[in-house]
Amino acid sequence: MAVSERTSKLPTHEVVYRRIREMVLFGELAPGQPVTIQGLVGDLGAGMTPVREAIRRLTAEGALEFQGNRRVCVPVLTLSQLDELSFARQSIEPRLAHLAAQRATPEDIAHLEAVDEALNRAIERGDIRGYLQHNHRFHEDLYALAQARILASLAGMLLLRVGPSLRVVCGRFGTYGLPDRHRDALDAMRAGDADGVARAIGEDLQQGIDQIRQSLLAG
Amino acid sequence: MAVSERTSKLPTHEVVYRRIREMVLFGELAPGQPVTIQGLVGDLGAGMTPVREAIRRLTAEGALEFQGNRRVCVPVLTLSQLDELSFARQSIEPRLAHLAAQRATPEDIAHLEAVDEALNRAIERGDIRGYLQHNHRFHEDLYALAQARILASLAGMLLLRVGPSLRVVCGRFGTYGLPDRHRDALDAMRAGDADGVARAIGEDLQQGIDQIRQSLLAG
DNA sequence: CAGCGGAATATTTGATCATATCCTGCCCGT
DNA sequence: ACGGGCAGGATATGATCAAATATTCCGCTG
Repeated sequence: MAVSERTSKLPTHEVVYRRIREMVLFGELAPGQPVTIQGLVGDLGAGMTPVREAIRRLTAEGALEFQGNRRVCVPVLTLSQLDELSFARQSIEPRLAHLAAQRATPEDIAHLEAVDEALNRAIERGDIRGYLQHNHRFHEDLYALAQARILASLAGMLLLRVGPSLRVVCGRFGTYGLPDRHRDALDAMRAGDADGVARAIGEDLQQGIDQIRQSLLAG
Repeated sequence: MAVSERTSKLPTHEVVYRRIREMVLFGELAPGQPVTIQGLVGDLGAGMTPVREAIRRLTAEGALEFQGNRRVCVPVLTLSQLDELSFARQSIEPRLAHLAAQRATPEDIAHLEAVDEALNRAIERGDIRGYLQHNHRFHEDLYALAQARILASLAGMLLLRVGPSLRVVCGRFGTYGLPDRHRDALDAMRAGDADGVARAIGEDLQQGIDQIRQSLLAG
């Protein structure tokens, strides 16, 4: 009941936004795939106005891209864009991790460990979607601890831009060799070593970016 | 005629978006001021849908902010948010300046010098709006040279968040003591010293941030 | 009797939809 | 290959519904 209360309270455009965001993040929409308003209206059973607003919002965040002639699609990353994203993420996210480490309570750490365990189980299961979900969740919850809304929103946007490509990588190579410096980050966090947390997160990101780079170079 | 052609070709929501963006950037909308859809519909003479879309977009970019109960206003910066912005800008914009310096042709530099001169004239004139316009133009055009769309869009968003407060500072202290490391940046650019350009831009940003910080502390 | 608090109402504003209009790209005929 | 029509989809409007705030009015208390 609580759920339906929440969904009934959330405006449609917000629900639609989250749904499309997930579609982008978890590969229901692949890079390069065109996105039509009417298609989404049909699939999601919503009116045009909320769908339009959600698309505008996602376009502003870089999750979708105008294709010139008022057509919209999921962006395809180029190598140089991947470099931009690598730089931006390395600039922002370790800082967020550092701030988060300074504020984390033992309960926060325990929660993150639970998420990371679920993530590992998904990897063992070969469950790509589960991996992606828990991975995003881990970073999102970690960054939320930093209490830095602006930086966190930047991180969210960067994630949205990387998401589809990460999904493609997983589809290609499975869940083998995926980045997982989370253990290191959690250990450092328990030890109160904020710099160590930042470093671990930086390495985690780098692994993901490198996987995508290899995938781009190969394909 | 070229202008009206362009405006007639641009979709209404795009026109509205740019207009509101300017209103935010140049202080027609002050921090804290509520923004109503119907008010804008009246002021801009557009329909609700384009206005709605523009507001969503600007909200996603951080230029506007949800006020909880589905109301929207221009965000008021706190000191800690200013720190976040300072960090983010110092991370992103010097890099953009560095990339731009590497690609700039003599014509590009001449163009930037022209913008900077116009900026200086505006300062001497005490023309706040002119100063802001040319300052934004300078940074925008500089970053465009970097050919790094993602980083440039991040810089644009950060600018949108700082804009209103910068405007308030100008209104309070006039155009005296405003940041201007542009000359240093241009000199370094002519000398092919990309690191120097990055440094100058970093100092330029810092001056602006410091002005805002003092303004916040004072009042 | 004046002032206060709170409930009911009025008004303003936001959300959504159905519909009309306009572009764009494609296809076909020449 | 070129140009005009056709179809699909995007844009934009105004009406309608719902929610939140502001206002008013009444009864209560000091």
